[in-house]
Amino acid sequence: MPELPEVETICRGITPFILNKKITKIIINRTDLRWPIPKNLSSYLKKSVISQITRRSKYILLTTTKGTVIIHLGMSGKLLILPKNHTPIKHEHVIFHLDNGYTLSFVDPRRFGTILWTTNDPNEHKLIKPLGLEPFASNFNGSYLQAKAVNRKISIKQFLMNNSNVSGMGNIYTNEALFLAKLNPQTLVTNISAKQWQSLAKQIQVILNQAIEQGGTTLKDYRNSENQQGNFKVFLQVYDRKDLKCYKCNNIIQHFRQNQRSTYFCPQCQKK
DNA sequence: ACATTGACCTGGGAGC
DNA sequence: TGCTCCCAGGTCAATG
Repeated sequence: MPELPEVETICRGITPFILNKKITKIIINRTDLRWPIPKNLSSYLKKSVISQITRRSKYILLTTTKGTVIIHLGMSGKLLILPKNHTPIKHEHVIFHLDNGYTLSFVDPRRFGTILWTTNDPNEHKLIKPLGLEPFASNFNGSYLQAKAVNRKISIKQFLMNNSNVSGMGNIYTNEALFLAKLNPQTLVTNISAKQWQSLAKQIQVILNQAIEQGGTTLKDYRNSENQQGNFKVFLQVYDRKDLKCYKCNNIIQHFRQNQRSTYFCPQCQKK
């Protein structure tokens, strides 16, 4: 489900409710997610205070006085701020009780998400360490992308979907960024000019910024920490617009399956 | 080292 | 109504 803008929206949404709050209790209803949730998370973190909430790629990091919680939402994960005595929700796997009367609840029907814990530098964690630059990092630009693509024999779509190249991009915003940069999703990375890399880097930032402003994209499931939908769906240029007219040129948006994922593009605006 | 495929899950919608 | 099939905002491990 959530890509960078959605995860960023969730981070911003939960921060006022959990920053500097003490974790009084953690209830774990099931541990068998993408990676097993540590059973003793509660004993590790009880009475610790959340001192910082940060996003790294699609991960949410909760820095506490006793270690760092690493959260990934997978395809269907939500983090909800709820009153302490709320009625249980289906698929509510982990519930952090806080000393302000709220809970931070992790709800994830498909269980592709996870919650992990480390006392070491989270940037050294095996899931975090391989990640590429954040798109809003000061050294993120066309040259960075081009250097990452040297000698690679893959399409630009596949390249962007790999978070060790750029972190935070998923299927929606990859499709959208390629449209804005006028690049065909099947173009091989070796055939992209420096100027095109530069444009792509710029458009990645543009699309992500716009989506963050709108609180992300809700196709079906995505909800922010207050269980509200994101508003960016109506701004999508190609994603989920199969057989509809391109807003720029009126040609018909095409859809096909590329590396097991849905790809949408305008054959006129994004020629090979 | 890199590219591709399978696997992990639940739920919703289309088609019959 | 109900059954089957296909699809979905992700990504790691195994395989070539």
